[in-house]
Amino acid sequence: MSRPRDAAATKAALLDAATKLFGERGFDRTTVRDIAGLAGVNQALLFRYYGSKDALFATVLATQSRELLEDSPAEHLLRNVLLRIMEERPRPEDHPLYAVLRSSHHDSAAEVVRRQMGEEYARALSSLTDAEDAELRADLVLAWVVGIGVLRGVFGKQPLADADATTVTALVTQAASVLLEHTRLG
Amino acid sequence: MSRPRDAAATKAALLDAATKLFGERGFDRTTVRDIAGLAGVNQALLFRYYGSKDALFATVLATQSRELLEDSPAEHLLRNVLLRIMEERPRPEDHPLYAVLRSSHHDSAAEVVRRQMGEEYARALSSLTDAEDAELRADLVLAWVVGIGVLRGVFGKQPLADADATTVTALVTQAASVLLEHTRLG
DNA sequence: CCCCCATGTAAGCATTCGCTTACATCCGAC
DNA sequence: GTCGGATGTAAGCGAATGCTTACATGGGGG
Repeated sequence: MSRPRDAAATKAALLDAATKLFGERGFDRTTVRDIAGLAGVNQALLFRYYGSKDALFATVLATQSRELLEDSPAEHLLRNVLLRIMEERPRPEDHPLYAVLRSSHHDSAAEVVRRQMGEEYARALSSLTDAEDAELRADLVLAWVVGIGVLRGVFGKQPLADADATTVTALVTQAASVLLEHTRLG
Repeated sequence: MSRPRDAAATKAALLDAATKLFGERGFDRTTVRDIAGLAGVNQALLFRYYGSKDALFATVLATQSRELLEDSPAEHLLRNVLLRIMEERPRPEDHPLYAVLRSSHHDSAAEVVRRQMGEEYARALSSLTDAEDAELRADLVLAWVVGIGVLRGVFGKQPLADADATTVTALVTQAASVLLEHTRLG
């Protein structure tokens, strides 16, 4: 009367359950009993295989962030990212942003997102303008994308949450172009 | 050997301490003992005057957002909120956004207050345009504010985190005016 | 003066949490 | 076959948390 003796499958089940629950509820409101329960695994095994709840959380973040970003040409980055966030309905909890936002106290969590956002999104966006404060402008556009994701995925704010993706994309790119347009010819 | 018998002052001290701690740590990582300790008040009084930790959190959110909404006409709401959020030394007690972002609260009194806050802000912003999709546009501007708060307060993203408040405010209001301007004469 | 209730205090209760321990059971190596 | 480590299970421990209760006390009204 016990689950199949398969350590790898047990570890994977725990990681999957943790990924889902941390993303939905955040770190604090997810208990090790919840994770083990969803995984169908005795909770003592969580500690045998991952050491602690903290370490499991770090593993979740590391695993997720590795799969996060794929390259997009800079000119289409904003549009592509927006469309993805707007269409991410089916499994929004997969985006590491949600786990991190709901667990903002966690140093390693904020660190992961900070590094990725800084080195990928913002740099690509900043190449779209030649203004002196290009990086700040890129941060502001990035903030917009993040904010839209938060209002939709975390708060469920209407009418934004159910708005048409192309409409939103058009409005945002139109307004953001004020910040990202090239002022000098190039 | 007891504090002065002044119920109003005690309630205010509790509210101030709660506002600060909820903003810094979020709901879950703030304990009623922390709040009472910072306020210099016996923790039983917290329950006597506010009923529960949940109700106190809701009171904090309601109080903060009411203050900000009341003394900001719609035309200046975006600017004032941005200036607060981008203040040089981030003081989490200055804006309820930080408390909300650090607290992933569902099914509670605070959830209701949070939804009300979002709708009040959005309604004020949507009054600034006569476009057909005014509410969606307002949501997008609200999302921008939220995203800036996330990047700055939660993730500490540079250069945004240490950017000059007036510069950020100018850039954002300029771009947002594309969404919120009156298209028809009125 | 004295009563009484608003205010403040101290202690603890019930629950939940992360984590540990002690033990059962399976399976491959020899 | 049997031995031993790997895997799974059941139970509970100590600490922390939200909240309650029982009591002390001070100050204003009769």
